[in-house]
Amino acid sequence: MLKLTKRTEYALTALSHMQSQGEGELTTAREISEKYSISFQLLSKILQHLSKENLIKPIQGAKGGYKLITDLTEISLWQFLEMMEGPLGLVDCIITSECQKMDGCVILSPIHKINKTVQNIFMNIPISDITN
Amino acid sequence: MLKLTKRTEYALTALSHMQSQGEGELTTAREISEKYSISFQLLSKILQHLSKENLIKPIQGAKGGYKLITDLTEISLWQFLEMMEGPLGLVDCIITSECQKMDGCVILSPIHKINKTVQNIFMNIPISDITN
DNA sequence: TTTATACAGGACTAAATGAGTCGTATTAGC
DNA sequence: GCTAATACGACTCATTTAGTCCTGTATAAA
Ligand code: SF4
Ligand code: SF4
Repeated sequence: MLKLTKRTEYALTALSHMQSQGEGELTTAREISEKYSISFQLLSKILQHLSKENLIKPIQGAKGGYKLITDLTEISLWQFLEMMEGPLGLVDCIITSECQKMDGCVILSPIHKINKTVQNIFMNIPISDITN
Repeated sequence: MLKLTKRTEYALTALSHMQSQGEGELTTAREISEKYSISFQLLSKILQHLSKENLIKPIQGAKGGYKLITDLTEISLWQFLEMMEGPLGLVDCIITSECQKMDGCVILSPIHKINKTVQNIFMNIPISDITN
């Protein structure tokens, strides 16, 4: 119930790498894929996704690549996880606001409270804590 | 990356119910299954598992059932989750101590730190916070 | 203008995990 | 001996995650 998806791990690895390359530098998917032994095709999709989320900017064509265009201190781990994995929550009713067992559920309220606790912690961790 | 398994939810629901029944009272799987609309067979396995973990004591035969034999204030959410779902960790290398990508991994150390943070929080939440 | 390099993205397959079922055995009260 | 309860292995079904395949588009440079 706690494990990051590989997608998330790879995304963090990629961002970490790009950040270490210095401001405005280009990095290719191939480069990261080879350095960290990540499937090129899979990594490509992840980078495309990070582009859509405006964390990096893609440059097409030969001599192309990706450029980091975000201050990673401004993005919380919670935000990032939701970017990568979709809405988060300890239980379905937090994620979709729906559950047939809702009335009569005896654990709903305490679980929501714990969920909030975790959320608060993750919201206070910038992903730069990971990529630095 | 945060969702509890149904097994865990059902286990918590069952414990909550049993706790509300008062000390030394017997509860049957059927009873809980019907009250909370949980598959009887599935719930049975979960209760059997809780028995093996010595949280409840099974009494066989007619007029049998399960009896809560643990002080739930003494069991942390972390312990409980590991009971129900096995070893927890944000990444594989925390769970199995193994990963081919370990050397050269740039996110390992910061991820371990965050993992520790979450672990500490969960270790300080007794499951009685949920079942009460 | 051709060629090589890089991103874009839909469709698909494979593997792993989670959820739930079936059937049968065992135990014990009445 | 009948009934009501737990015990448990083996199985099926559903969902999610991981990874692949293939074709298309953009652009720098020869
Ligand atoms: S309402 Fe209760 S059973 Fe339904 S998802 Fe929320 S916590 Fe789980
Ligand atoms: S070593 Fe790095 S890549 Fe491997 S599991 Fe740990 S964090 Fe993930």
